Amino acid sequence: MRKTGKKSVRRKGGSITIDDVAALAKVSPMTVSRVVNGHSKVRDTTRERVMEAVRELGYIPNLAASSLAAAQDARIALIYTNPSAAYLRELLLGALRGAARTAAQLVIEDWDELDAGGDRKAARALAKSVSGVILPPPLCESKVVIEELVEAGVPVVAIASGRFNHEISSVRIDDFLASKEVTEHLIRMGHTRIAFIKGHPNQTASARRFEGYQSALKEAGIAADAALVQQGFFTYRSGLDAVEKLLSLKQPPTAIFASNDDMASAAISVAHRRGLDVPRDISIVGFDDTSAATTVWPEISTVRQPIASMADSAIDILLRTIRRKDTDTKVVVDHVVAHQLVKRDSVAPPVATGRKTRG
Amino acid sequence: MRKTGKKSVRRKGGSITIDDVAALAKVSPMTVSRVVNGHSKVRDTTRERVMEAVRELGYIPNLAASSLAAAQDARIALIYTNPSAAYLRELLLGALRGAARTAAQLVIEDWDELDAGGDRKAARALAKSVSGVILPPPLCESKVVIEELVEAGVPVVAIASGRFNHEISSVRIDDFLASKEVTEHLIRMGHTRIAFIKGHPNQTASARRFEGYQSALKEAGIAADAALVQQGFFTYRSGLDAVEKLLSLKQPPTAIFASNDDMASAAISVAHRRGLDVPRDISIVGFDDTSAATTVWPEISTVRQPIASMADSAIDILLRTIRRKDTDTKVVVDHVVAHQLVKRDSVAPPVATGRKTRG
DNA sequence: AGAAGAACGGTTAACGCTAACATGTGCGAA
DNA sequence: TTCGCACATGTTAGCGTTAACCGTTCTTCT
Repeated sequence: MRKTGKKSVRRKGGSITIDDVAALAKVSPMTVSRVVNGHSKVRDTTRERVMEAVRELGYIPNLAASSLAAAQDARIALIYTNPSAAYLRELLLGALRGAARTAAQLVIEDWDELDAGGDRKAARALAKSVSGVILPPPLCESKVVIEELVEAGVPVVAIASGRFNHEISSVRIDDFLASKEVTEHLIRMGHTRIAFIKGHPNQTASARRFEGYQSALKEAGIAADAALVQQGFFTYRSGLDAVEKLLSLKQPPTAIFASNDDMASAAISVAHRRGLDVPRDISIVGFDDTSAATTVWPEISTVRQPIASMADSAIDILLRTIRRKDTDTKVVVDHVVAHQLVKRDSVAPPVATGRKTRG
Repeated sequence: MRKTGKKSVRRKGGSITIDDVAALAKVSPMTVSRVVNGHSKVRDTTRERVMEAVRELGYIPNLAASSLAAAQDARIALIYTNPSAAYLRELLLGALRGAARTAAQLVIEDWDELDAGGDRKAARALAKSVSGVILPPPLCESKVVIEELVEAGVPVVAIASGRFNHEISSVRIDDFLASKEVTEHLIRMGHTRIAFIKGHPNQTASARRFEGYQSALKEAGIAADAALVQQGFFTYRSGLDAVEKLLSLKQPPTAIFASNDDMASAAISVAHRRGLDVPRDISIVGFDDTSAATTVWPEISTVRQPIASMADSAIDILLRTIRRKDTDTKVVVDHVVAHQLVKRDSVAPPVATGRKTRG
């Protein structure tokens, strides 16, 4: 009867607590806790009664309290550099959802402004203050950072890195397969001169995507043409340059597969500038399904990478690792999630005759 | 001596608590708390001693515990629709920072999928479960939502709404002034045929921006030309249409002022498609300084709206309101923050002669 | 010098929840 | 029928921090 006690000094008054629910359902607070958290066995009739009370009162557990009581107030850091807006947005949304779900304390840090060698120092400092770290690209490729964190015994999850590094856990899609599927899609449409714009060489995912492209071509019996492959750096600007080169070829491609959406939208821009219609004269596909893909016109066909739920999963993985602090066996998992081909308006079969058939 | 007590059953072990710091500094935990939170008066020598201990141990307060103890575990909701990536990213970043700083519990909700009338229901439900709400545009213009929340006595802060509504607090920039400054900047450069693309009519900020444009023209003695004003809807697509019309005019503008960056980047796209060089043949400015402004090439001059710190402030305002629950006087504040003109590469003086002087 | 008060810092009891242990209930096997 | 055991629920104590209250000690004024 905390509510009616007379010696209490501080009084909250406002929100509905687990005690209120317990009183209404005529059970102990502990039982309510069990029901709410889906723990242990509770008789169905009891569960129903509690749920009913929860619903009636609009009870929402106090995360601060449960995290405190459960002693699992893990502090998890999400570090980023190069904050591509769309990417970071998804990352934050997912991490936030995960943190809310598990009552983890989320710490967001921007390491863009670090000077040379600063990352090593920052990593060392970070290791002391958090119990887990989420590393999106390109940081998840940084040997230095990973080394420091691993050495300090802090569990790390890499998001969307191209390959599994046995040192740390990772959550990613199968870049190779996704890329292959995109290419196959273009081939099925009838394209044979398919250009590829590579991603930044400092990210392993770039290589995987390129390999997927090559593999699809090979399986379809299409000879690789080195002139159709351009180096890009994931930026719009780099896409512009790459596409200019591609479209200046004596025999230009009928389709361009850019390693990310920013470069794909640069491709659309260049194509338009040259009087080409997308997708009639040239098909364009991107990768990631960031907002860049739907901001431009026509909207870009791309591969959806579920960044938000990947971040969410990352938190789960970290928490699982952190909690089993007794067992000294290091747990490193590789979580590959499903990607999805998103077909929009930037892809069509090639026109058989020469191009430039504007209406 | 909690650490050495023998009756304790649960043991955390891991992290450093306020007690550790207190022990090292030879003061009571309460004093540490005071130092850490900058409360009350603590002798300088004591403060130093505590700070030293904090530094040495790398102590970081447990948010869960302090939020619980401070009984200010306000649950704050951030509701959004139309999640423009760049915008939401900033919003989340700022809100997160604010939440971490104040130990508030942040709840993010997406109301995009709501069916007709669903917002009223959602607002009513929300009012019961949170103690404060942050409303970015366009939701901050929704009479229905605001009405429900205000009626339920939940403090609300509107972010970036165009004008102050005395019902709820708001954090915003001076859209009128910012827009006027942009226009003046163009005029100073020598432009006189300045086109304007309006924003979505359901947002008051759109109107303010238009008024700022008009005001600058008037003060400069430039006659308003209705043909130079086009309706847009903040989307890339709508920008495309508006710019097509503008550039098809017998006497086209030498500068285009779009109400947001997405439409400005559409303007660049159309200009390029027509063989115009930006900024030589036509100057383009945007508004908001979202990532859209720097993704394209050339990068767009625009107005920086500090969304992140606005969201941060919003949390402060809410918390202040929530905490003083005793006084029944409703507190409604209007917080206008400074904007900033960001000059990039999309603006140049007009060429005196006819246009289309491509190199 | 003595009293009044300011400045400082310690004590206690919560905040809302849950792990671990304790107890109670019903059921089948002996 | 009685014991034992599994399952369902209650009890206790404590997670790390801070508000409110209460003693000190150091000033300062008369």
